Amino acid sequence: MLKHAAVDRVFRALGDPTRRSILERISRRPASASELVRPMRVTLAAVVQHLQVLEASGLIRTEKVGRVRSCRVRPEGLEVAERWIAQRRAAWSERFDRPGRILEGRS
Amino acid sequence: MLKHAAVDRVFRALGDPTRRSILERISRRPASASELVRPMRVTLAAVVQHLQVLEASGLIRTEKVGRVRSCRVRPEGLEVAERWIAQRRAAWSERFDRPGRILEGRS
DNA sequence: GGATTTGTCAAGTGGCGACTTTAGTATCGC
DNA sequence: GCGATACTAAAGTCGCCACTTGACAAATCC
Repeated sequence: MLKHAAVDRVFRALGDPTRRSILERISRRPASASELVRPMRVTLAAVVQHLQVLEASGLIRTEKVGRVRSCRVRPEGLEVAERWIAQRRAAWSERFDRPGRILEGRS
Repeated sequence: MLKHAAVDRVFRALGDPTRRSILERISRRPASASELVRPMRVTLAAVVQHLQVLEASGLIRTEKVGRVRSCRVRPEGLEVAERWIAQRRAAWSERFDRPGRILEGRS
């Protein structure tokens, strides 16, 4: 059923380049917050804030062991986005695939 | 190759609920700006601004005929998002599908 | 032609979001 | 224990973004 707010969080999360680059990084392999900062030119604090956004959106999962917080991708998180897109495609193609109905016109 | 800025524009565009509802509406059938305002509780000016964002991101195509600007979905626009997601999935599953390599560790 | 509909343009407002700095807390290595 | 590492929490700054208002332009309708 695709909850409005969930879709919102996911797409908003994906709308930031820093967050996407975090996702790109940890979809290859999990990483800690400080490992993630290294190649970037933002503060650790900024990265942690991004991690919070990503986790709230369901796109990543983090776990603190000892003093290090390790972050890994949550592949199911992307399904929210994928499903929304799939629904748009479905609605769009429905206009053409309907036998016995004319393209234009209502319904 | 998925240009950084293009991905940005698409996901940012999708990150707004009003814009998504515009997309949902016109993926069923094209509509004019004023038709789009009707069910919403924002100004026409706001809707037009959203349309500009959507068009700049490649998600819709608009065409002005007479005094009415009609908006239709541009299905290729979504491919940018789909490809980015697909690449994440690919990178993620690569960690497991690789025969002869151990899960953890570098490379 | 005159009123209405449909959209455009420009400017202003308010809030949120990305980021920083500063200060503090736990954990690890020696 | 001590220093360094790895975060956490709180506060402040700044710019952008969604939205409004108001004035204007151009089709369309009668």
